[in-house]
Amino acid sequence: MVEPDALKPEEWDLWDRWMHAQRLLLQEIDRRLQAEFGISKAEFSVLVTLLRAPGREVRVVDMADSLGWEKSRVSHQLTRMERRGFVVRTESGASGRRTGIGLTPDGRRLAERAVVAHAGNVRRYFIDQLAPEQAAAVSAWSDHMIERLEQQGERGSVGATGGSASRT
Amino acid sequence: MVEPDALKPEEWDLWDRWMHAQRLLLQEIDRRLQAEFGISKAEFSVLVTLLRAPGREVRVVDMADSLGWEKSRVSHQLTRMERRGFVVRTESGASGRRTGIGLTPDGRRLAERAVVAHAGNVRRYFIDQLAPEQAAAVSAWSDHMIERLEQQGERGSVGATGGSASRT
DNA sequence: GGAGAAGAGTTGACGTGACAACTCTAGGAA
DNA sequence: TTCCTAGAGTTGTCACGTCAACTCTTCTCC
Repeated sequence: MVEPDALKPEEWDLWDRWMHAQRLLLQEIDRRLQAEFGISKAEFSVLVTLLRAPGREVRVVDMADSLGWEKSRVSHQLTRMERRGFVVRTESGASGRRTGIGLTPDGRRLAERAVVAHAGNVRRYFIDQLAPEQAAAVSAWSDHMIERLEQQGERGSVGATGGSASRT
Repeated sequence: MVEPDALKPEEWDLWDRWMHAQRLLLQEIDRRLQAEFGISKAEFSVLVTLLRAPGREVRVVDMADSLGWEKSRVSHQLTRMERRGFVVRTESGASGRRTGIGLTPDGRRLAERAVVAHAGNVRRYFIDQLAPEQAAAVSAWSDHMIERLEQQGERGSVGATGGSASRT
């Protein structure tokens, strides 16, 4: 009954605690955005992406790539946000079909305020909670995991994710 | 224009990379369960919870508490899993109303196999990827975050979570 | 130029998750 | 006994996310 893959109790425990901590942190960051601005993390990500693309045209595919999302997810999200009045889909192609994405004035105002608050939350709940040697460990671990899993993702036929995943 | 809460570029970068790594890891663990057993992480959690409660009656409220879920979420999940034939809701109260939750033979078989595979995945993708000093840092950070956020959650009227959150 | 493949975007179905409203039971207190 | 409140569970609604199927360009090769 000895499994080669089995985990020792303290290993289970580490996994459990890490999962728990990580979940609490993400929940808290989300909860803050929701409480202060009434938007979800997904909405925030879209707003920030648009905010950071001042001149150039943003396409669904670009946004999907930069957020590491499926393009259908982007499309659904835009539909919901268009209903809420934060973004507009603009006709921009020569012959009239291409659709670009833009912020409404409301959306822009919201995005600008939310970015500032979000930075504060990231500082308060994440950056300021890391001792220097912990920060180093987290950094090294992150790089290692990204390299390992992204490589394998490319082999395994999972959506490429060129080198993106921006600020959320 | 200087924000007291603003983050330095390398701090943003650390946050981005941590988010990214963490997301890739969870996705991979999920993807494995899905590919090998056709179940989601949520389904897996329910199966394991039932597997670990051999004799005693499991109630919706207990499961919600032990997983850190809303009870409505448990109820919805049970409905879907009952449709798939993994669990049954049993009439157990004296006068006929209480409902307990149990595994079907299929559910039990699946749960037993999935637990073993999941342990292997956790070892492969998480435990074995941590250098000893990284493990120590992750452990300390997790404890710190849990303590900080759980405390605040209790003050802030968010769902208590007695001291639970089990093996997922 | 015309057929067809590749790329961009949308849509529908469905599982997931949070929140609020609801039903039903049990346990007290008047 | 009657009321009524707390606890357990379910249900509806809606936002979120994935997958697959679809439309409509646009590019390319003949």
